[in-house]
Amino acid sequence: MPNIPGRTVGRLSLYRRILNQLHEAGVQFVRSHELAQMSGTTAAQVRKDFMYTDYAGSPRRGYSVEGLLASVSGLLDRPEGQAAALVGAGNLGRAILAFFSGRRPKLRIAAAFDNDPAKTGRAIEGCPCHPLSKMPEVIVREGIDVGIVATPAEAAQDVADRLVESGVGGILNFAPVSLSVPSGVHVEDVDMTVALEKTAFFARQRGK
Amino acid sequence: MPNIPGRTVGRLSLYRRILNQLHEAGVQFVRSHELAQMSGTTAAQVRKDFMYTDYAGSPRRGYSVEGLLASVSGLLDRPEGQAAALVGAGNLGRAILAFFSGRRPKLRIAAAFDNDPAKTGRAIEGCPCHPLSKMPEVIVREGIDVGIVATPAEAAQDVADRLVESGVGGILNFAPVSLSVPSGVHVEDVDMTVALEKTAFFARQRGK
DNA sequence: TCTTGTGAACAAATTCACAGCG
DNA sequence: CGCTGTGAATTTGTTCACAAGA
Repeated sequence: MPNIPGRTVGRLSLYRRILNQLHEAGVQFVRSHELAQMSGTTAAQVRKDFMYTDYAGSPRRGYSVEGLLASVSGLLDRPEGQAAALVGAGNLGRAILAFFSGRRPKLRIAAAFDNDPAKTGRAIEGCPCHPLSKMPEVIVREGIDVGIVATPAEAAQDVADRLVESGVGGILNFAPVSLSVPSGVHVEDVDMTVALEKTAFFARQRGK
Repeated sequence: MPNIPGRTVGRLSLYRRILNQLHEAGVQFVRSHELAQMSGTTAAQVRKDFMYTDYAGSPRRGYSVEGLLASVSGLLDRPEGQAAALVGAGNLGRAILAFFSGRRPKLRIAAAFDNDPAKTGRAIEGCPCHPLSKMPEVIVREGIDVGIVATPAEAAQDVADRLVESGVGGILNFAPVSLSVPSGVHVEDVDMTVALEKTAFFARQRGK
């Protein structure tokens, strides 16, 4: 499948979550407008997004939940699975570990890293925590290709550099800085400060 | 200033962070291409974004850091300040409280809510935590107009409904569900699962 | 009939390119 | 000159609208 836009990948991930819920609830078929409503988008958008999939719905009945789920997962998951590493086991890092622990079978956080000796050498939220110096070794050994940066802003660029050197292909960045990485490495920013300020800004636009 | 697009508001928040750092470092002037580089965008984009501001840079020297900062802040902040409430004092909620505590003078988290009696009646990360039943009262009293949802997915819609009923104008949603709210209320989603799956997807597109 | 799949129309966002100014 | 401010061009993303199928 050639060059799926980032927005579409995001929505596919969202649809998959919903399809999983429907599947667990025993639902067999679903229409584009239903998915649209559940995911906060439009029916046309849903159908366009599924064009990146090889899966075809059937007129009148809609999409088979099971079939679509398999098809979307085929697109999103690497069949052999993927592993991620979290760097920074502070408040936020631990929350992230807890949030993801055991959720996605095909995408697990296989290691955590921190410089504080009190945190290393044991498991945090079920995930083994190593000192940063072990990063290259562990990343290669575990076949990790995604890094999650949850360090203070000052440390983030350095950590990103090391992740990239160790061979990671994508970084999920929670630190409030824009990372610079070689082209070919994907950076996805989750900027909570920006998100909060945006919310606050639009919260007071009401009625104006 | 009429209808600033969400993307632009996000970038303005980003520029402000950078301007603050420059200001603290004693830098007086900055060019659009420098800001572009520091924020991961383009010079033309930076200049377009500043058109929503009344501030004018000067040819040859660029923008005065102090002047721009004041102008951007005038756009993003409500002069009297704004207050937010966090709902859900679990792992993630506490990390959010710690992350924001005392950062923005014009935007503070004034209250937290949780249903667990072990968490209420005291301060968490310096923020007073109340039972959910107190929500309407506290929100009105504190003049809160932004809600932050950090509850499990199952509780999120109910919490959102109550926040809206209590008069909140914007919700920052960390729960992995799409909230439905009356039009006029702004919802900003921070979906960590989607973000991680996007990162993983693009991490393995390298060289392909 | 009610739905999908999709080209065409439209809208939004970004980038280009250049006039104007110190 | 080297910069900003901005209309125009372009690209990207979304929505419309309708043929085709069960």
